[in-house]
Amino acid sequence: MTDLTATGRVILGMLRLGHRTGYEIKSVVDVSTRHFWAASYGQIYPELKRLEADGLIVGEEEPAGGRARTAYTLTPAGEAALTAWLTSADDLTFELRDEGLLKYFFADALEPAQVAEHLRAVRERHERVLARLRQMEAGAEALDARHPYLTLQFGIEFHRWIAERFARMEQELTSSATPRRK
Amino acid sequence: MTDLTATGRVILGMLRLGHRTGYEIKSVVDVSTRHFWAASYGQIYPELKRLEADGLIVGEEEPAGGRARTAYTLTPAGEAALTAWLTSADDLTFELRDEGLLKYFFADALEPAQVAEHLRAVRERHERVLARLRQMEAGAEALDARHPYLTLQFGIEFHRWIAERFARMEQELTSSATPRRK
DNA sequence: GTGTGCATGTAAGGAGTTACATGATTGC
DNA sequence: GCAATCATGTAACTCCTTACATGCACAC
Repeated sequence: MTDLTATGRVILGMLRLGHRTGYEIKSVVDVSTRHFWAASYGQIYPELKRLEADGLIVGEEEPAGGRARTAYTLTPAGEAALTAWLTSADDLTFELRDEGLLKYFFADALEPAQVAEHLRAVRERHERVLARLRQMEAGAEALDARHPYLTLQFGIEFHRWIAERFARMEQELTSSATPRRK
Repeated sequence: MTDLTATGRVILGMLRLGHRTGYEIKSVVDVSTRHFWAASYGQIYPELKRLEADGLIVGEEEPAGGRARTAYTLTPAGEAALTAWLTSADDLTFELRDEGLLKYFFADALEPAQVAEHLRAVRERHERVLARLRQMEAGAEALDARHPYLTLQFGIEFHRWIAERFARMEQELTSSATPRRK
């Protein structure tokens, strides 16, 4: 029994929330964990085969009309593997790759007006994410689990904090650096 | 002239802060941008060759004793490429991969006490990052550029916010879910 | 009958990490 | 003399994304 891969974890977790096809798993990921844990078809389908071969999930043929369709369910071994991962004390991956911060780090090469423009762009990026997360609220409340909703609330406050932090930096910069007319 | 790769951007930016070897670039990255933009030798050395072939940087042989050593400097074309990237309006990469949030998302599978334990683990993770960032403050102030220091301040407040947010979640959970003795 | 959504998959390629190999220098 | 640090590089590997291929079903 090999260790659960990154994608394997999301799949087991998603299947615990309900019986699903690969396609549905991807759809749910896209409107829920995508902002902190993405997955693509190129990972999901091969991983479903592997998890089934390891006995952690079972697929059932459920054709919809004439269309082939395989929906998966957790096995007891799969439930156990999920719980083992959820309760393990291993280091938790935290990876951030933020080009906005990287540019800001190098912003000494720019004019104050250009820095202000950049800060505005970063703030707007997070405001756009915020808008998308807010649209997901209804869907998250509909799921019959509390934590997806609580996680979304975290995401909303997280991006709001960032947007406000950049707004403050922008204000401080423009109030001190704007050349006065007159 | 191919587009600047992700690693190429850091390298140009770092060289603008001073004449450096590949080894030094890696050292600086490790104590400055690593928390939002990492780079390894396996990327840096090949990328230095490519940037030199493209005329964006020039390497000078500067042996230290009998030890071979090549330090690089930006060319005017390299400065221009850096500024072009810094001022471009392209979408800014923002990628987050957070196993702590992923586990929390699936925490409906856990007992309240296990959720509390997980929240504690996440909070401690960010407290550890915070401690490391604070140790970098002296070094960042020493650099003769303002923005590396301002970026570090952002990072400190960012991880502090996350740690506090998780502490709050922990408190709310334990105050409502702890079985009362007596 | 046409576009959109459901559904499954693969191939190619890019980006990045880890581990290894090599060797000189410096400080204790 | 030995360990840590400086310094350069490569090979193998993993992970992930993108693009493509295929085909059914349903709504308009």
